[in-house]
Amino acid sequence: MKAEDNGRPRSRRLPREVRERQILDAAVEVFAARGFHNASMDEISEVAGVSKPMLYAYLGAKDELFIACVRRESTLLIETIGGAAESDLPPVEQLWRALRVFFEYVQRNRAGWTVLHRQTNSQGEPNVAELVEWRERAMVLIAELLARATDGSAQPMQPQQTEPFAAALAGAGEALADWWVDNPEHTADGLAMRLMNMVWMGFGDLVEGRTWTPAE
Amino acid sequence: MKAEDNGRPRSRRLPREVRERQILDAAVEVFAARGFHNASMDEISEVAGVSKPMLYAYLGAKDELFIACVRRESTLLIETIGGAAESDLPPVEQLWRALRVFFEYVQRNRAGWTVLHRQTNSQGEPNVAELVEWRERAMVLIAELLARATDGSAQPMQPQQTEPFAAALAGAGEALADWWVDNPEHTADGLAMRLMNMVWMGFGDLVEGRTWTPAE
Amino acid sequence: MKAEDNGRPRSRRLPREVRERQILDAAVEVFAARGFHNASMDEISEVAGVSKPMLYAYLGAKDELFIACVRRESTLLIETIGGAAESDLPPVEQLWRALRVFFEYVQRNRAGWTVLHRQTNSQGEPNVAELVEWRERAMVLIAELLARATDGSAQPMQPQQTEPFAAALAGAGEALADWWVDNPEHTADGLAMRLMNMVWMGFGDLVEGRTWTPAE
Amino acid sequence: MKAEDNGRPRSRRLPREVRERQILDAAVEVFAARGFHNASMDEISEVAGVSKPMLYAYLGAKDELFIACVRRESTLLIETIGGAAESDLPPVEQLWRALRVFFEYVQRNRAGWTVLHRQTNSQGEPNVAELVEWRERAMVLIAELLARATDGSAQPMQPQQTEPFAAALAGAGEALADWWVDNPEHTADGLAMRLMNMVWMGFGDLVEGRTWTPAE
DNA sequence: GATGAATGAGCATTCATTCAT
DNA sequence: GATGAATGAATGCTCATTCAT
Repeated sequence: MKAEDNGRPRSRRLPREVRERQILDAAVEVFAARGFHNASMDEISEVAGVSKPMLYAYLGAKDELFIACVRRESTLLIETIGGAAESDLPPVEQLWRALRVFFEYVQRNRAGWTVLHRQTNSQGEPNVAELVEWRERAMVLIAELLARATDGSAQPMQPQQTEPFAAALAGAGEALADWWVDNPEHTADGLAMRLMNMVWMGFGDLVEGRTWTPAE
Repeated sequence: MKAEDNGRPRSRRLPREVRERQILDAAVEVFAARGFHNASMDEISEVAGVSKPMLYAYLGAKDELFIACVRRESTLLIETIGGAAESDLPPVEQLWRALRVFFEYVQRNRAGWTVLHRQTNSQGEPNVAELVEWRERAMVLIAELLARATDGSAQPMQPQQTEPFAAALAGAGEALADWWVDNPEHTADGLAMRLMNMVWMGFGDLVEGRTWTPAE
Repeated sequence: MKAEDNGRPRSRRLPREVRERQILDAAVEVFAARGFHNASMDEISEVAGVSKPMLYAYLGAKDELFIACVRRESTLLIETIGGAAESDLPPVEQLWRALRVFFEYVQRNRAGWTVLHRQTNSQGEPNVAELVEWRERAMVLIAELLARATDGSAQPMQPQQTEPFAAALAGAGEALADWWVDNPEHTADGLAMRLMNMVWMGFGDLVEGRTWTPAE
Repeated sequence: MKAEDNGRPRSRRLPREVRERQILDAAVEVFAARGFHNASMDEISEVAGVSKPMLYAYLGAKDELFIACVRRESTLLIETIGGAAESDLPPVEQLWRALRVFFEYVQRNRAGWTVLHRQTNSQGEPNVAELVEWRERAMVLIAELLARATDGSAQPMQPQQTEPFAAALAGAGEALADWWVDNPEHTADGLAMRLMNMVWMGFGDLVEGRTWTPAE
């Protein structure tokens, strides 16, 4: 209970902004480690070095706190990726950069990513409307990217048609990010490259008319 | 409380076996809808048309009940897929069949799949050791399948090298299954085919030496 | 669950009397081992080799079953002691015989005694009115015995005056019976004798006017 | 739910120490009145004028709360008696003082004594290791006291030999304390004196060689 | 601004007890 | 006569949340 129990000095009377950050950091950490339900406000406040009433004063109820976490992390991720994939580059290049910074982001911010990722496939956690929304927007962007990449090919596609590919791509990316945890010897670049090679090339084949069909 | 509140007649005095099934069905349904923590034993018993003590008598505590659900569903899935992919077929064919029955399974048993899928990426739920184990074994199988498919190609690979691809493939499949919920107009076959075309073809390119590399 | 799990054959269709005895034996055993509250009807029925509905049919609810146990054991004890201490013997002799058969009874029927003894000092267990009553009657008898023993002494006493001595004597007896459990090398006779020597002699001194008084 | 429902003002925001005492007092009262199993945490919290979570926060689960009660009461009793029987007094005197303060303690703290006493002969309640230990130590002390008292007599004894007498003496004391409840007209001094007269004198006779033996 | 102290409300679990066969 | 199957009702415990200082 003494000041420095968790390495963070429990200094008093900090400006609101800083306190809020401290709390969010702690919350992300705990939510990532325990999951939404098993994370207790007690533990969060302890890790944050702040009393519970402060938690509530600054970031509201548990749901709201969780949403704030998700929001912060998703914003960060969006901006990171958005910054990398400038829209005047060719589609391939955009995709490549997006994947690369995605893996870099995950590497740099494992806890944040865990919270984001888990929130995505979970009925039990509070619904972060924006996140769902954003996720869909991201899908649409990827789908459009893929669609635009088919322009001038033998088999041009509408974004609507590329949607399932976008979903699959995103899923593959997330799965790789998960797999990475247990195989840390790989680099962000290496993983992004593998993904490009598998998905992008396959997709390219498809639009060029080289398709696979079952034997019968 | 009337007999048919949930469409299932609340018949009394059934043999143990039947009751157990009823309960598991209800539990899977509720766990899928609410997630482990938000599912209350009360609701499960209500949906099952059985009093709580029966729940405990037949399937034990909440954790155990959940594990029983996961175990039943995973066994079902494993057997379904295992039955489809006979090992004397060529790798491609095996993969194709596995994917197809996977999507069919998901379609037929959405709730069960939800429970399985969520359990996979979740810290908060009870750990089903076997499931983790099984998931790993499945990965290995896929990785081996992919490796075997590279035999005689320009770029033969060891299972160890195909592992990330296996992970990506599985992730893509799961993501597609999820995406399907909101886009039910697609068929199991259609999704399996898309996945094959994207992943398999890309992987084929790779082993044939047609790779993608960044511009710089 | 097979027939002979506890050494008692689970024979069917026994005369009521026998069944009842079986059940009481089991109940006493379990109540003694676990105490009233921790004894579960399930365990009793199992030990008795009888299904629960039979338990209820024969001996009623848990309270009633417990009371039946206490009643049987107390009756047995009373008769045993009563038979030993014929009232035409001199008081000393009566007391001596009573104590001796008491210890013998305890030795022969440890479980029954445990149930009786515990019931005596316990708020939580169902009140067996008769037992309380009987206990009081026993006290009165002892008190009268002691009183009668003072006839013709220097300090004759009324039963009312000897009551506390009776209580103390009974308590000493029970405590010795308890202590016996951990010191089984002693014999019933030995313990009875010790008690006589301590209590009877002291009491004798008292009525003869040889009293102890504090120094100040 | 108004403030004074049980005569104790439900004052809010007391220092931890005070609340803990309040709770222990209530718990002892309820445990004494109902026995361990029939005492519900609800009732204890109500009597204590505190919500259940406080119970748990301050004193832990039901077992632990019970143990805390036993521990507090036994410590008090031990200290009380220990303080009275200074070891440089002659054995008789020590015994006399111990008995006297014992009865005084029981009179002053009936509920506490009930809890202690019941815990002693009960299978169902949580085992308070220390208490068992202490009880044994107390026995040993009494046995030694008795043994020391035989020094220089016709029949000197080893503590081991006086043990059963110690057990009997303790039992007699406890029984008298119980009997007192229904016969409150007696005083602590009176009871202690009676006990001394009965037990001490009888014991004295014994060591002097004046023994009782059965007729036959 | 900051917190120790406090609680309402919900949930898992377990019995004693009784039908329906 | 005998029982497997079933439940109402209680109880221990915990957690998000908020006063009073």
